[in-house]
Order: sequence, then C-alpha cells, then structure tokens
Amino acid sequence: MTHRGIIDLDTLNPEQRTAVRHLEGPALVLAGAGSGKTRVLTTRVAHLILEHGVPASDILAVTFTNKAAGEMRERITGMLGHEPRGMWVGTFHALGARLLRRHAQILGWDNAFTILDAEQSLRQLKRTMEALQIDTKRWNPKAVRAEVSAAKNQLVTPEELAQANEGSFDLFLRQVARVYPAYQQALRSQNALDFDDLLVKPVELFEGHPTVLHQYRNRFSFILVDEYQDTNRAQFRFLELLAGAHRNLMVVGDDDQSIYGWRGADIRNILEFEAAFPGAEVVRLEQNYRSTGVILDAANAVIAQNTQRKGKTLRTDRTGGEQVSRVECFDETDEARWIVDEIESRYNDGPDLHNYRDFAILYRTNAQSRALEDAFRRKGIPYQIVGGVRFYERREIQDVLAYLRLLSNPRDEDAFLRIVNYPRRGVGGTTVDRFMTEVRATGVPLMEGAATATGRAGLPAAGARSLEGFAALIQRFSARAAQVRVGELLEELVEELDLFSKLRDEGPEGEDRVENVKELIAGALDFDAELLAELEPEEVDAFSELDLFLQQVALVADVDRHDPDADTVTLMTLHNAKGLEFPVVFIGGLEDGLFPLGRAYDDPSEMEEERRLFYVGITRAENKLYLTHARQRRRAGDFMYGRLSHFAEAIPDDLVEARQTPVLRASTSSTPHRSREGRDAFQTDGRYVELDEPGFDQDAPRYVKGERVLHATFGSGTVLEISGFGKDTKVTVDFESVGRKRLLIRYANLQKDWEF
DNA sequence: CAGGTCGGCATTTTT
DNA sequence: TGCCGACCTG
Repeated sequence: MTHRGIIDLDTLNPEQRTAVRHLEGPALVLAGAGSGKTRVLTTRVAHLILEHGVPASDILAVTFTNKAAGEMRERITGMLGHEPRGMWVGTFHALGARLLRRHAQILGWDNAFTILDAEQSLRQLKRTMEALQIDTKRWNPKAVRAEVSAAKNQLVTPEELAQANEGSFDLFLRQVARVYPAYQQALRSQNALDFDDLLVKPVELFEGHPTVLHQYRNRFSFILVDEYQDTNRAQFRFLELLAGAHRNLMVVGDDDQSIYGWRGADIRNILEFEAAFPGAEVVRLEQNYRSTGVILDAANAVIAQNTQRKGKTLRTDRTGGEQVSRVECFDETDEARWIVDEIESRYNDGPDLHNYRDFAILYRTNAQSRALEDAFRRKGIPYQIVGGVRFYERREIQDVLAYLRLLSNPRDEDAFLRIVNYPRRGVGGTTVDRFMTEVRATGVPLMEGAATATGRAGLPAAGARSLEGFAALIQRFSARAAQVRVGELLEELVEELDLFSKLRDEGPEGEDRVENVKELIAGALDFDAELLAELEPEEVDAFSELDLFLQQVALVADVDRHDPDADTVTLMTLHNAKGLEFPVVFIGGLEDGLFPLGRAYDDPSEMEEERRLFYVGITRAENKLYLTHARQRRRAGDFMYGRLSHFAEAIPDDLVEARQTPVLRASTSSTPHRSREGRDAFQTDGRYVELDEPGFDQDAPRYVKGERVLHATFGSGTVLEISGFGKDTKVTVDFESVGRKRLLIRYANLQKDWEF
C-alpha cells in the first residue's frame, strides 16, 4: 500500500521512519549524536496530529532546555502550518512548576509560590543550619545541600532520611538528617520551593492524589521525552506515573551522552528501560548526518573505551575529511592566542567559512574562558560566552529581582533579607537580627511585622522607623503590581530607588551593572505574549504575570540565552554544548587532571562520564576538530604542569595531525623550562603535578617607571613604582580603566604594551 | 551603621 | 587569583 500521507516521510531513513510511525506503547529511540533525533521527534508529533488525528492538547513533550522546547514548538508549528495549541512542551522543571501552579494547594503550598534558585536555597539552608545551631564552619552547607538534593532526586523524604540517619555513625549524615526536615519546613512556611521540589512535588501530587493523576493520564495520552539519558529517579517516577495506564511513552536518548550523573541522572533509566517498560519497541539511529568520517572515527574510538554502554557505532556517508589537529601549547595564554589566530586565519582564508558563528570553543571548566576572552578582546573578534557568571545571578540583578519576589510573595525571607537594607536605608545587622528573632518567635508575618516595627521588643528606634519606611514602600508597589505590567513595574521601582545613580557610585563596574539592570528591564518589557499564548484560559486567569515572569527567570538556563544567529564565536563548557553543532570546534585544556578532572581518577564511573563528555564535545564538530593542551596552566593562582589527556591518546594516530605552537617551540629550545622536563615525574595516574617553586623569578620581566604595560583584566596602564625583590617584586600601575593597582609581578602576567 | 581591610579558602559541570 | 565573611575603625 502506497498511501501517501500529509507528512512526507520519504526523506527519512528507515530507522527514523520507524520511530516516526510508532503509534502506541512504549518506545526507546537510541539516537546517536547527529542522527536527526530532533527531526524524528518533531515529525512524529506532526504525524500523530495530522495522520492519526490526535489533538495537540493530548501530547506532552519534555525537553532538556527551554530553548529546545521553543525550537520544537516552532518546528512543529512549521509542519502543521499552525501552533500546536494545547500541547505542553517544556523542561521537567517548567512542567513541574506549571502543574504546581495549578495544584500546589493540595500539598500545602500557595499557588503563587516562589522558586528558589541554587544560591537562594543555599542561603536558606545555611540559615536553617544556624537556627539549629549547627556549625556551618564544621559542616559545609554546600555539602549538606548536595546531600539534600541527592535525597530529593531519589525521592527520599525528610522523614525517611531522618529516620535512616539520626542514629548514624556518620556524623555528617546525622546533621543532614536534622537539616533536611527543618529546611523543608522553612521553605513551606515561606511558600517557597527549590529546583528539586519542582520534580519531587509533582510526584507527590500524583502519588497522593489519584484523581489528579487520573486527570493528567487522560489528558496526556502521548508522551515524548528528549535527552532521556539525563533523567533522574524522580523524573523517571514522574513518567512512570503519567504514562502508567496507556504506556504511550517514547523516550529518545543516547547512553553515550549521559553527562549529568553528578546531578542525580541515573544512566540505568536508559539502560534498563526495556525492563521497566516490557514490550518496548527499540529503534537505533546510528546514521550520522553531521560530522566527517574522520571526526566520527575519532569519536567512536574514544567512546569504545567505556564499558557501561549499550554499544553503538555511528556511521556517516561523509568519508574522509580534515584530520583532527592536536596542538600542544606553552600555557593557557598561548593556547588562547593560538586558537584565536587560527580562527582568524580560517575565517579569512578558509575555503568555505566566512562566519564567526561557525566556530565554537569548548572547555571543561568555566574558569578556562578567561584567557580566551582576553585573547578575543585583544584581537577584536566578536565572541559570546555561554555560562559562567549567570546573568540572573549577578548581584545587581538579584537585588532588583528580590524586590519583585517580595512583591509576589511577602513571606520570602531570602528576598526580604537581601533588600531590607539595599539600597542603604539604615537597617543594620543588629536591627535585622532582633527583628527576625522577634518575628519568628511571635509568628507575625514578615511584612506585617516590618510595617508595625516601632514598639517591637528590643528594636532600636531608628531601625524600626526605617523598617516601617521599607514596609510602606513594598506596600505601595504591591498595589502598583496589580495595576501595571511587570516591565513598567520594574521601571518605576528602579526609578523610585534611584538605583542607577547608586550603582554608578559604586565605581568602575557600576556602569556595567546599570547596563545589566537595563537589560533585565528590557526583558521584562518584552515578556508577555509568547508565554501567555501557550497557557490555557483558566491558567491565564489564575497565574499573575509577575509570578510567571519570576518563574521564567528562575528556570532559564544559560544555553537558553545563546544566540545562534549572532555572528560571533561561541565559548562554552562541554556540558552546555550538548545538543548543539558547529562546523569548527576547538576543545581546549586537554590535559590529564583538567579533562578528565583529577577527581575522576578515584571512581571508574566518573571517569566514564568524563569520557562521555569528551565524546559529546567531539561529536559537536561538523567539519573540523581541534584539540589543544597546554604544558603549564595557571589554576586558582598556582602553576600546574600537565601532559596530554589520555582521552586524546585513544584517537588513532592516522586521524591526527600533531602540532606545537610557535611559542612553545621557541620556549623549549632556549629557556630553563626544558631543564625541568626530565624530573617532572608525572604521577602515574596522570594528575596535574604542582611544582612548588617554578623558576619564575629568573625570567620575570623587568619593568621601569613610566613604562606602558598591558594586563589581562585591567587593560593598559603606566608603571608608577616598583618594590620588593625576586619573586616578591611588586609594581604599582596606574591603569586607564580602573586606576591604581598594586600587583605581584609573578602573578600579574603583565605584557609590555608596544602599542605606545 | 557603614565602609574598609585582612585572612582564609576553594576551585566542576547546572535545571 | 578572587570571593566571602569576620573583624576593626570612623
């Protein structure tokens, strides 16, 4: 039968077609990198709607990032010719938030709950520990949070954890057992949820309220999940519950690209899917449409060293291709400059590339972006960094957002504490401490207490008056919040606080901060339509714009802000690169100890995860792959000496062209560095070796007063003074941008500024 | 109360 | 280095 459908499936390969045509029952699509899985997912949705008459509102699609959700929606719209109205597309976290906005009340939260990001939840946790008189010096709050987070991701309740550990011999777990319930209680009393709760609470909702579960089981008769290899226990349970009746669940993933084990992702979800969903149809997509044969051969050779995998070998029709370039550099500065030079010459002289957006540089740790950023600035080549200091985590942004949070949720202690004295209004530490103690003891709601601060026990009169002023301000804006759009509200707020001039007074960074706040305002002014358009009528009535804005802010990821259309080179971590592709890819810092990170040597499964991360990196490249490594690298102020990552050694020699940078070649033939080589005695596990006193004082450059110098961060300046000797030599430099700084020469890494 | 300084400490990846 | 918190001083 040659029934020709509305959707053209002829351009798909047989396996893709099988996946697209899959109708009912569970399915596992093992989709290798670049095998067209996004296309399969979107085509299947369109196919369900157009060929099988499934209403769009019966379909739920889960993606890994908000951006992926937006793209999926867009592509489906393109195929249908109209919006898939009523279809839910989003990340697990966004979907969880949406469900909870509708049903949080059953669980004891108010529907206008606040979502705490990682920083906020850490501060809350710390306050909880202090309230329990647990020494935060002795018990690291971050470690406690990690433990609490792990518990949540495995659906362990506070009660269960407490019961299991309160008598434990492990003193740390005993603290955790005390903190977790108290922390959860604190969140509840503030009507707040943390990231993990957005996954856990929906499961609680479904497990504890069969009618609600039933409602959504009926509603979503087809469920699709992308990046399934990175789901955790809670997410699995969520899917199991939702798809439990009809079992129309298609998951798409690649066990070789599972890179979030540290976040609780459980690779068993994918390895054991067929056991959990008997009768699942399994489809393997091994045909790669992205990379050259050389790149795929390299990727296959690397991943073949892992043992914990389903086993799969990517194929391509694009045989051959440019060799992988493996470049040895002197240090991170040399590495960065070499990469930038290479991009420039490829951009100018390359056969087919004339866009900066065709290049990406990937690295293991965010810290590595610094040297690269400097190199790009020097050359004047446009770049964008994805990740690092997140936009929404910037201090000034958090401050402004805290106002919105407090307007949205007057019980949000974190927001209150953040802004009660910002900008300065004379509410000092003593006032705040006494106020909080009083409020907690009497159970008076936070803002109510502030509004009636005068006369409260033990409050200094001046502080009490300031508190009341603050409460009045918040009250005034609460009223405004009901009248104007969130963008205008923000504008008025910033105006009222006179924030811009206060930021500018803070010094050289003030202007940047002003710009960031302006960007936030612009984003808020833009905020509306898109999100609201996807909501259902009852939701539009029930959710306030302010809450939705804050929710979006809490849930956007850095990659969501990546602009693929801007003509810039992209810099990001390997984690952020998942799902993206670029014609030319550089992977930097390929040294044992950095990539893989040193700590992975203690745990084979961590080592395998690092290797998968490398595999993800390699398979981002379409035409050309560069691997760079540096002989020495400064990490956290110390010099480290590393050798080529053993990951890179797994790539067969005939695929690789090995090179050294000119700087490295020059240095190995003349300087004292060579003499060190013989005795470095790298540890056998290949970790970084730290030499205590590199012979740096000998070749420390000498400077004279009045000389022009260039600094990586501060830019150019003039030497005013020189003091100290040997490795302790300091210079005082008057920088054009930031003024006077006193620097240790051995750390400052100054360059002579020849431009003058 | 505000602003500065100093010492200690970490420092992997992120929804 | 660079961030944070504790402590000191005006």
